[in-house]
Amino acid sequence: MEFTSAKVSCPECRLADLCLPYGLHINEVKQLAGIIKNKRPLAPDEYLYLQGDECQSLYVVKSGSFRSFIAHIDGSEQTMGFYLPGELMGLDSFQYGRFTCSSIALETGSVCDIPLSRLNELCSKIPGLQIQMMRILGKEIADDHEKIVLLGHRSAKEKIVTFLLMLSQRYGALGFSTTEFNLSMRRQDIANFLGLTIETVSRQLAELSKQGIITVKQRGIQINDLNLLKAIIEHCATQSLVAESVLS
Amino acid sequence: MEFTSAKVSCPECRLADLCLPYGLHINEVKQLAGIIKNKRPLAPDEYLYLQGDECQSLYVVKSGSFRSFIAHIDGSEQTMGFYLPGELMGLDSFQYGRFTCSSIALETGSVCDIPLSRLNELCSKIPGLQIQMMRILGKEIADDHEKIVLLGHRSAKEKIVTFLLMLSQRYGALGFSTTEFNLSMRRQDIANFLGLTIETVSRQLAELSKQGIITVKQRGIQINDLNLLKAIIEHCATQSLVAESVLS
DNA sequence: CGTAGTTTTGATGTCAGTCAAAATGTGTGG
DNA sequence: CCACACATTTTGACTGACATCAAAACTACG
Repeated sequence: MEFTSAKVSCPECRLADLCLPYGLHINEVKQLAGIIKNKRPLAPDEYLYLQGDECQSLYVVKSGSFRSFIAHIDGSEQTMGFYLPGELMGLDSFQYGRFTCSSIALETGSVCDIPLSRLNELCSKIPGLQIQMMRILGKEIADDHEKIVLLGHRSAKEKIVTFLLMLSQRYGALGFSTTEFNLSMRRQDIANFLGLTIETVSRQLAELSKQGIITVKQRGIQINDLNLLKAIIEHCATQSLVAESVLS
Repeated sequence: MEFTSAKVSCPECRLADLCLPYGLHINEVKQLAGIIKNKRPLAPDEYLYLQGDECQSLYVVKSGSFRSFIAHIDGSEQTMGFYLPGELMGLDSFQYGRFTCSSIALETGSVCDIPLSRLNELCSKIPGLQIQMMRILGKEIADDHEKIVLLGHRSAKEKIVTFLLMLSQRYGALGFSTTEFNLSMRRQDIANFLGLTIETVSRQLAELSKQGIITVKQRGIQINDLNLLKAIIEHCATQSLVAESVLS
């Protein structure tokens, strides 16, 4: 997914508001841009980093998309997440300073390389950056909790629908269509991510397609009725802010 | 679970090394202790905080144990985690400043109340505390990833065994027996946490018991053969540091 | 004791996994 | 541009693990 040139720096980057610079003053953004190293483009199936590697940098997707996964000694693997432009990779390494996942490019792409040592320096100089880091870590945790709920308590159909809606929403945030997009991952990756088999993914997509709710053309997805799709998982919505009145 | 008096302050607290003060100098620990408010004990089934509430403090379990969960509009809920002494609750709120889970006491317990505003001040003064916060957030993320793998790719038996081993390990870290402990949560909570039904939990425990690997007496669990238990899930171990030699 | 809550046990049903093969797509070299 | 090989996706038939439904056994607490 092409979005912004590999050479663009933070102050001019269209992704800035979705990324680390959000909420910073322009001169602070410039300081941040000063520590960022642009990496040469990655080819499809090229590793960005390997599970177990020492983490010296965080990476933000600039263009393309990535898949992170954990490998097990028996050869099996679990896909932990997909990353679109503006999203930060490597936060899983903060506990011991080593990546707990591997990250691999799903298509040709590029990333911003943010050296951790210099990011830490900058965080102690710029309070707003510190706060933004905390927010991003909080978002990572909240997103992971959503995945836990998804995997623990949803049917195959609900998993697929949630997956499509998650992508739709993220593409929308990037300014793309929320109803028409191409999947950059294989069915196998989707299945593994959702704790399903490829056959089940295929069948569920076929069924949604037969009902006319979506149109599937290989990797191409078109959502014909967004509300109908949301209705399938509406009962899953969290109680959130209505909680007070119910529980107290 | 009784561990340390509700009134003990950080420098004297037996949990210090498992908690925020880890790695700090003694005078830094004293500063930290200065901002902590001790809360009155909580009764079983008493809420510590509610999903949607504004998060003004983080909480560390001092004694007892807690369960966090997300409620859905259809009345169902998902248990997100269990918290033992020394463990930090509330990190899920960092994105928007509101709790995404509710937290409830499983038994009589007490917590340390750490006001966020004062913690932030202290973090900018004490670099080591800042680093420790990052490590704790990293651990939260890594732990959540483990849960994602557990829920996405494990059989009922593997889920139960992993659950028991996780508890065993955490009790061990607290200085308690790794082979004999009481579950503070109901079967329903375990089932919900693991994405299973109580009947399945009951049957799996019964089977492990029949095989002589564990002994179950209501809430009391005794692990008779820790290695046999670990063997059931050994193939799940992550490749981790051997990854380099395999993949490169 | 007696009632309510929790856990266990048993019988049956179903959703998603497994196995197998066909269909479709993708890339490479002639 | 086509032909062939290989990878990916779809479809179908069958199986099995876990859920569901139902009832009994156990525990706790007034």
